[in-house]
Amino acid sequence: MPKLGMQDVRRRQLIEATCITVHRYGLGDTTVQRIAQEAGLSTGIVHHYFNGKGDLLAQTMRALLEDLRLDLVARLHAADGPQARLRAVLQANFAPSQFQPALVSTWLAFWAEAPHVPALGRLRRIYTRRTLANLRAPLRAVLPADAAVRTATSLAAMIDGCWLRAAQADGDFDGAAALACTLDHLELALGRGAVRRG
Amino acid sequence: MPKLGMQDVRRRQLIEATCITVHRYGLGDTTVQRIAQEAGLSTGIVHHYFNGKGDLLAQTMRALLEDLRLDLVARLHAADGPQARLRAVLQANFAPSQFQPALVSTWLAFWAEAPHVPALGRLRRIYTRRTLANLRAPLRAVLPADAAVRTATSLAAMIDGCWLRAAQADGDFDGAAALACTLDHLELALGRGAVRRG
Amino acid sequence: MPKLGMQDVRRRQLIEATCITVHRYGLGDTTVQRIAQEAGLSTGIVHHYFNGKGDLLAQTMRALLEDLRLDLVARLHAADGPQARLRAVLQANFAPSQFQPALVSTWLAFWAEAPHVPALGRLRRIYTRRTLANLRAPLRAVLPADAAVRTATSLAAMIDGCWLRAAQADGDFDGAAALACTLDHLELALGRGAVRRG
Amino acid sequence: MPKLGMQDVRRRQLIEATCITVHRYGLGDTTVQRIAQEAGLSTGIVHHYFNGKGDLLAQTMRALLEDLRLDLVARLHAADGPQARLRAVLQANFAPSQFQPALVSTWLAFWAEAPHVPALGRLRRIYTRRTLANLRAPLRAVLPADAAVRTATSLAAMIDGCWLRAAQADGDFDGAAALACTLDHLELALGRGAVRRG
DNA sequence: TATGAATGAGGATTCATTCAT
DNA sequence: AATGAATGAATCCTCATTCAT
Repeated sequence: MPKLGMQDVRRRQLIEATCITVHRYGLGDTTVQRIAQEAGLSTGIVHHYFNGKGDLLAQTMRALLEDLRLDLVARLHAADGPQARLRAVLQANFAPSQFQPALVSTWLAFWAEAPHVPALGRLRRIYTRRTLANLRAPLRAVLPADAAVRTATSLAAMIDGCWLRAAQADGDFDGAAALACTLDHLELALGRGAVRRG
Repeated sequence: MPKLGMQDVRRRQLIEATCITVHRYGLGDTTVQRIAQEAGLSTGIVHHYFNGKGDLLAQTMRALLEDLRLDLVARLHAADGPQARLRAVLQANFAPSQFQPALVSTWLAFWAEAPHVPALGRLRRIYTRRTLANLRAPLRAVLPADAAVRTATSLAAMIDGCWLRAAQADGDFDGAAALACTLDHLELALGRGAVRRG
Repeated sequence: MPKLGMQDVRRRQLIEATCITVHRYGLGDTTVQRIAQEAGLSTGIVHHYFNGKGDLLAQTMRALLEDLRLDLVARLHAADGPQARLRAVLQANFAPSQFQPALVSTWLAFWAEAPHVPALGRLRRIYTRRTLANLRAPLRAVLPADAAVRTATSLAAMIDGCWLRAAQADGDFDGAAALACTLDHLELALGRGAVRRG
Repeated sequence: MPKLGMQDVRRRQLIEATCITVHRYGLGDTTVQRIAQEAGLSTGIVHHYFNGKGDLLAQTMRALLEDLRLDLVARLHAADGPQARLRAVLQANFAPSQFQPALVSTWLAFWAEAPHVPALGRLRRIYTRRTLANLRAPLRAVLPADAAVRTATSLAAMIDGCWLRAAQADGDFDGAAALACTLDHLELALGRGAVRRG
């Protein structure tokens, strides 16, 4: 009787080890052996559960985005009204569960690689579109159409900029700071909308 | 006697070739041979003018930041008043000379590598501090102290986020879009300052 | 599960291949690839079992000295009395098992490298001290103190000189010749001791 | 008017630089550039005055042996009688002018390389034959034929062994020690001859 | 004569991947 | 399912040699 779900266990094990390894050594110095060692497994195992290193990396990025998505969906579900939904988007992005050094680091590494690796590029585009959509929808409820689009774009840019900044581990920019920064921008943008509406 | 003054010529040649190569293949697939080939030189020459690949990469990033700095200094020199200076900072960041695909791509690759390479990390910190300082100074002239600091931080994040976005080559985000996005945010922030002041 | 216990087999295989390669091409033209080829293995394997080429070379020298030591220990164990022990030292040095062209050649190459490679220098010093100690002890039993020391020194020098000579592959100097040469010197020195004692 | 003898000046300059470089870095880490730098010249110069690196090395060894030969010839010329000639051979080998660390080091490096480089092998054989001849001739005057041959061989071995030992820079074996060691052996051998003759 | 820039072959080493066990 | 030994292509780097100046 084979252990049930062993496949999933191993896959998660390796994906988590990948995040830690990328965070610690950088993507360029992330080797299959280091990942396996971090996971406490042998090097050969990676090819049992993934189609090679590239696949493992892509699956890792997919897992990161999926975790973010699940968190966001839960928050949106609990949010009432456009402003609450907007805050939910920002909170999901900078919640402690997502905004850990190892994850932010990995995220940046994948972003830099995305233009050169189709599989990563696809994931990146999905994320970008999703984020913009998640911002535009509630913004349209409270702002004129063009302002909604522009605000979604600038908020999205600021979100990514905060991740970028946080990935540098200067220690002066954590999730709380990022949330404050983006919420402040949101408030400003909504204020303008209110004025224009009023 | 061999040709004199080739040092600068070759170094610039190789640095430019590095940008193009990183843009085209990604940092992970940027090899000394590819750089040399792009420059129309032999592989050995790289070690004649730089202390190996790592040094060439660091010098390339330094050159990028230096070019940006020089452009910015020129614009600041011509700017009159705090608002003009703020616009100068944004314009320098998104001017066509700086905001080309190959350069943006390279910039992102270095940013992702910076946490793992001391030489790159130093350059990144210099840039970060400089950008914040260049934003804070004029902002302090038109906003209350705490608002100036917060606005500088959020503007800086948005600038980096725009670079990040542009590096993805989706073709829907160029320098003009980035400039519009950040100028819009600046206007909002200044508007608030004016209200509070008034 | 992969084969167990290959470590020792492979290490010996590579060390022996190193001796042959150094003998055939000289240390300067001994490449990892040639060693691997001689061993019938791939180049990568060397770094699997040794910490690079330098380590393999050092381990090879260590193995040579260890083999010599083991042979000597066995002979000393069987030797009865100072003169037998002295002969044992010489016989061990020039026994066919130690005094083969490939080994002598390798030995000389390492000796020349020893002043420039700490790991080899250490091994060389161990050998030198050991040889002197092994000669002095029995000599002290049959000669005055100062004569014992002087004789040990000159015998050691002659031993090394014989190796040096044999490494040249002129074909006119084999283990038997070396043994005769050094035994002759020993007899002379002992003769003097006897006279002086008498 | 070209400088007279510039050729010889440069050649000696480079040969001396070669000795120093080999002594300092070992033959394996002796590069044309290092030699040129030590000589205060450019790398290209080596190919003006020598047929490449190999030729420079061979010429360096030749120069070493030639210096030794000239010194020996002078001493033999001044020597009166077989015993004086024998002492002259030993003194020439261990005179301060020959027995310097840099020279001994270089000598050993060449010895190790000789079996693999025809040009060096030839020089080594010339030296070996010459030394044996220089020892045998006077020994034949004071010893029976077979003893003369055997003593020449063992003295030659001891001489080489002393060089080998001295090349290790343990600091406990200089020219004086080597001379004492070999003179002691000579005295012993001659003593036997005398006894047998008497 | 002399330089040192430039070349490119060859070296050690790394690493994703395969496969016998 | 799992291991880790083994491979060999690919990378960075060194260095003897050439050559325009």
